[in-house]
Amino acid sequence: MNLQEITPAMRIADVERDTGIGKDTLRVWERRYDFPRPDRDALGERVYSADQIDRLRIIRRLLDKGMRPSKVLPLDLPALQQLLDKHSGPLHSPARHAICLSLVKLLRMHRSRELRESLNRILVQDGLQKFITDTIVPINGIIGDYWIRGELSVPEEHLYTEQVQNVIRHAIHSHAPGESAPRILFTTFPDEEHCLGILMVEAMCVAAGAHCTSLGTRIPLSDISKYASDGRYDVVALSFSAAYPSRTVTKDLTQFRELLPAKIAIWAGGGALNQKRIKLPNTTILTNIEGVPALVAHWRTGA
Amino acid sequence: MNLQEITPAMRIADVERDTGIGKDTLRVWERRYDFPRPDRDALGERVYSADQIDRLRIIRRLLDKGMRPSKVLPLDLPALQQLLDKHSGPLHSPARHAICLSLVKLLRMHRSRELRESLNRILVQDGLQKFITDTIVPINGIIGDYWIRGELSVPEEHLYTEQVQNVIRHAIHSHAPGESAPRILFTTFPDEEHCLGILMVEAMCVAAGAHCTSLGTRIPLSDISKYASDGRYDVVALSFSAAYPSRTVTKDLTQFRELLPAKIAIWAGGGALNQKRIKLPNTTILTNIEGVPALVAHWRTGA
DNA sequence: TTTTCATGTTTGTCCTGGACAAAATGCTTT
DNA sequence: AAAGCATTTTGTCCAGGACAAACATGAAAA
Repeated sequence: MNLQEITPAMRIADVERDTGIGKDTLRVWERRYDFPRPDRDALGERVYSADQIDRLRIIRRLLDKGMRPSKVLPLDLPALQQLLDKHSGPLHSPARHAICLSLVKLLRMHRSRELRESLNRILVQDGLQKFITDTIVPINGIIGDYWIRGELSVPEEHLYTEQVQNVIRHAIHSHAPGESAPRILFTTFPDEEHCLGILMVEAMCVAAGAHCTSLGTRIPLSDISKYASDGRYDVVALSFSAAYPSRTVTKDLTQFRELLPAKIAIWAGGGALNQKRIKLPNTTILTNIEGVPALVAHWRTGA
Repeated sequence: MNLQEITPAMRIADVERDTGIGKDTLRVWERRYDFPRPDRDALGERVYSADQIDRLRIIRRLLDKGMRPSKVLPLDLPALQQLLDKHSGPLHSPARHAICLSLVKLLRMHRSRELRESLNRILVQDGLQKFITDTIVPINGIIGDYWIRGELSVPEEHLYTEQVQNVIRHAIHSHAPGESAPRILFTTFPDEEHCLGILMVEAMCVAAGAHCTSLGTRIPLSDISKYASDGRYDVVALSFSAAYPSRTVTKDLTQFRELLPAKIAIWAGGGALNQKRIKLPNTTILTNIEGVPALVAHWRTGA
């Protein structure tokens, strides 16, 4: 039995599910940039190779970081890797980096309990805010790098997400329920399914003593607006991961700003907004999560 | 400001996200059955009305229950409602039904803590297995009915799922870790994102004293097989909700059976399998969740 | 220097109408 | 009942065209 036999044929729908790139986009890329150029089966239908999927995954990552399709689609695998390395960059102190790497190692050995205990130890030592900004954020980056390189399996990635969620959720619930202003509602738009981003912001706000409520992910705009009005919230906080369809993010936010009562503020952040310049009334775009405590403080003095 | 202005235009991609029906399918239904026949905007692109979405949601539900498109697509809203009522049927004792309705009422008032406490009370009183089969299963059905009728918002539905998960997960962890055979691995295929189904089965197996591990949802077949082999599991348990693409479920299972070592059993269940007749070696199709304890017992005597 | 505006280019999504295999159904025979 | 065969139903894929919104670029204004 050779490898080709046990590897199932990747049809265009499978590629869409795995990479998040739509069928129409895949076809039009093939027409315009000559990549990906899949084999065809007996019926003339596209069959993608594992190599092409790998390349597409990296391309997706680079597009999320703001590169343009015409620049990255013609590149081969080594060139893509190189470009990715240049864009990840050295972000944090070497000591922190070492701690993060040891946590990743635990993860790769499937030691879920030890991973959670280690995270908890750091949490207790650093406090919630520092834990998020100095530990979780860099680990997320490292996990992302491993993921792109195919050195992490899907179950391992799930295990990581789940343990981090456990730790942060527990920390949020252990806090004395903040009843002081502002009242903040946390959620994401229907096309955003990543919950870690908004959970981290919620943790930062809880630590800052705000009254926080989470609606969960993938909530229709009308439902968000209704809850925010009915619950007399001061702020709606939204997260847009790098994977959010970046073409529509400005339009979506503008539409929501019109729907939501003008006196309720919007705080929006996440990778999809990083290189956008959005100006809307009573709306703050957060460029990095470290700015959250200052934002809460500013709200208290300003409003 | 009238209603049409505040209701955002539903484009075909939005309908796909909301109903789970693919763009191609929507277009071909329009061609063949003359429904849905959306308006067109200035560019000639489809704009679906809220009524059409409602109808499509019910149609999706009926298809999941095994009806055929040619039979249900031509029906109008009242006829669809009627058909749905006929198919939900009276399932449980009136007393149980009353308890379930009171829980739904709590949910609709957003009393999440009381909801969780009520569930926990029933859990303690009935024990884990009876709690799942007599309370959670019927409530799921009722929630589904409310959902279809548009009487439950997305956040309310999320709230329900989250609280039930909390209660079941906690119950699973409180059990003394079962070290007795069989060793069972719980997960779902990449196209299945619903986690409640497999979680309920896991709870039943934990209560039956088996050694249980969960991989989470949306796991590639190759990863499942690798884990099951490496961890020397006896059984892989899979859940296929009614929303699983039913065209492919037989093919997917067959493919997985070939990938997984023959001596590892497969237990599969869920709505998508209800009217299938699948015969595969060392593979059991569960028609209802009540059969799980017997299945575990049977495994112990038989193997 | 930074910001605003006008221009041309890039890019994802939608369109039509055709094709086909796999699944479901109905009918006949063990 | 169960199994085999023919027919209909049905979802997904294809090609190639179209277009607006997002983006880049460079000139003019603050």
